[in-house]
Amino acid sequence: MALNRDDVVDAAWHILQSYGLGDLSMRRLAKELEVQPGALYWHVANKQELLAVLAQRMVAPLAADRAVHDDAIPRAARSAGHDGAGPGHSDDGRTEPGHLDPARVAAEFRRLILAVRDGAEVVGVAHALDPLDLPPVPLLVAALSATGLTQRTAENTALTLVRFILGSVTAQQTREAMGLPTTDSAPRFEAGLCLILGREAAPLERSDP
Amino acid sequence: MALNRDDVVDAAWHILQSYGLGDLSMRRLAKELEVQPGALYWHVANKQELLAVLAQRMVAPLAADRAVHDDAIPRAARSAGHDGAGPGHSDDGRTEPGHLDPARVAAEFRRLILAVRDGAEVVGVAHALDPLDLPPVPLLVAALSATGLTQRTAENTALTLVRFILGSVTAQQTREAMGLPTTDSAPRFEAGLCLILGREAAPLERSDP
DNA sequence: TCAATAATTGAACAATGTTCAAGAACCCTG
DNA sequence: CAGGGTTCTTGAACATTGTTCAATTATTGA
Repeated sequence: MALNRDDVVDAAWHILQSYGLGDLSMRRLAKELEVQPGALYWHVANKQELLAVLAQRMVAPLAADRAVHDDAIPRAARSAGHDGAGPGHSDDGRTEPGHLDPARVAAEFRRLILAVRDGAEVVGVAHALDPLDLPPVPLLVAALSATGLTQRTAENTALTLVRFILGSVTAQQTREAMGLPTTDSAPRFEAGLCLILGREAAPLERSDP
Repeated sequence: MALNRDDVVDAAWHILQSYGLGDLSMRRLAKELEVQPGALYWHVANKQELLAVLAQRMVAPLAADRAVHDDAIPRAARSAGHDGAGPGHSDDGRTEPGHLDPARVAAEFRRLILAVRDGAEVVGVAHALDPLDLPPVPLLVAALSATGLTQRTAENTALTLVRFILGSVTAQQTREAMGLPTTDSAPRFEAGLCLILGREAAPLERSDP
């Protein structure tokens, strides 16, 4: 039963998920598959390509064509609106499909890359190679455009969001990889989100003079 | 004339500056200094520490105690105010010393790490280890606090800024390291800056319905 | 001058990504 | 069932990397 490309990617995914990027070597991967290292290069051009595929898999749930119709985003992140202040929602309580809340998309993006060790680093490279097309950017642009922003402004906001999140999670995962404690990461993320999206900060964040 | 710790750091700085992180190996460094690789470990614990020192050197011009009194920030980035909308500036046209414009500090931070190859990656690790104390965070917090923000809000804003910039420059330098073209990076940076600081976007960024 | 300290050598170790001729396994056709 | 062609795997090698360490040299202070 010959080795398959998906087998290689799956095994790599498993190693990344469980042991981190530092342990994801071609030799370790080969051992996991009970195969010699050279065999991997029949199915994969090089390690860079392998990492690119892993990045794709990580953000796949937020691909523009999936997310609207699937349950990719937990708790139905569609045009939720923190406390009724969501822009452009109809009056009958139901929201038309296709409207996604940028804040929820961002939160889900963070959750996805935070769940995989060194996920931010891996996705970061993929994002650099194709900033506008890699999920969740198209989805964010759509969601932001729907609120009345210019295409260009929507793009800038989406990129700002994604880069903030990547920077933020990279910092956190770097600490985790060194065994250092991580505190405050969640509220600090929320705060940054609100800043970029121009919303009021959560209660805990309000200034109290 | 025995080798000095500063010699090692200087040579490492030179290699990083000119050839990037990929070429900064201990052996390459030793060759540059006409020395055997093992000799380096008398002056430096390991490569990680060396990179930490390089990160410090990169952001040193924005240390809180330097920047206010020195000319670390070109064009006197002190409480400039894009078009007179700067908060908390006096009426006589002169601005009291110690007031720094967060936007200018951010721009200078970007300039500094952009000027060194893979600078964002190197500084990123240092930032992860000590988020609140590594320049330019203390300087940003001071500048933002002076505009009336809570300590906590100032911190959150500063961290959001720094992580956005690190994410942004990392993406750009990753592209550069691969020989890919970089377009739009400057205006996109400006846009993100305005978003986070809650300012009006530059003219080119305004929506025009 | 001699001993103590500081610094460097040279070799080695255990990894890494990647390549490539040679061989084995598979599958389709005659 | 035989045989040839494609698909895949092996095993060994190459050029790197960070790091360690006993032995050796250079420098300094008394």
